[in-house]
Amino acid sequence: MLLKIDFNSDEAIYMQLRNQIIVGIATSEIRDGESLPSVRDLAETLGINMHTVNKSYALLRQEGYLKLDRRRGAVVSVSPDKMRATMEMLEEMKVVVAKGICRGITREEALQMVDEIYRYYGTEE
Amino acid sequence: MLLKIDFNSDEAIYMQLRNQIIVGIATSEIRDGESLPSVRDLAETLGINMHTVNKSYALLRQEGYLKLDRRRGAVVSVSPDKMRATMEMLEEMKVVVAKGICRGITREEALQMVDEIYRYYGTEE
DNA sequence: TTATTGTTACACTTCTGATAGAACAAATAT
DNA sequence: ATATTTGTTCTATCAGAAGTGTAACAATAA
Repeated sequence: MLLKIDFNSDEAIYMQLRNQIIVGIATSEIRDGESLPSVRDLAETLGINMHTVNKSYALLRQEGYLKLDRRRGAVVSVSPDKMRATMEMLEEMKVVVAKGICRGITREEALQMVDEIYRYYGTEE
Repeated sequence: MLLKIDFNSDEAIYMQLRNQIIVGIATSEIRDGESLPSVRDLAETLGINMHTVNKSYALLRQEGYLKLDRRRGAVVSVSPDKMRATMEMLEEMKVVVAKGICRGITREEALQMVDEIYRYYGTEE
């Protein structure tokens, strides 16, 4: 799985990492049960600090995407917690959609966009 | 239009304000050409600082949602810039959808969610 | 034992968010 | 014309987050 940091982005490094890993899980680039690189290895690979990677991992653990052993960054998509996930997704979606509406993006276009993302991520299998 | 600040939120105040105003424009609660309260009035109403409101307004202006006269915070949905808006929306949507997929939200559910938001915001008229 | 793992603690710098007071030019109201 | 209100800008302060760095710890694996 390819992880890449944009140092010119206004988005925090640990957040870029978190988001990319979430996308990786969604696209099955990282399978359930597989392990991520160690915090030190990944930090060196990306040219960032160990604690920054650790922060991403800790956040992903807290959010229920990872479970961490001592010697393995095991990936677990536990806590479906669908009700809460739906509420959170709704809140975020509201703002994204609102911005789109202001810019003239129609419902059909938005729906197609979501559909394409699901297709791109490969919901089948 | 009702604007409300959640002081316990981890989201920045000026960002909460920005998002709510964007939603307000999308839902036509604030019509094109209408004006927002003055930075000082709104600040006092919400119990926050003038500069915080000004930061929201300045950001909305920079992003092309507002145009500001001296004595009127005129609302203008200029710069459709649909191509750029689509790209931005796609990037944000990718993360939101990825999180949803990890939590077991299906394509159908996501599509319905977007559809309901459009319906709720009132795309007609 | 030795090396590597996630984790924690402390320190330091830089940046952002938020508040505050003051002042400015332009526009409105009286 | 005078006084007020507008967005805007400047300087300043404070708290917290982000990022880096060094060091150490307990648990696990080689």
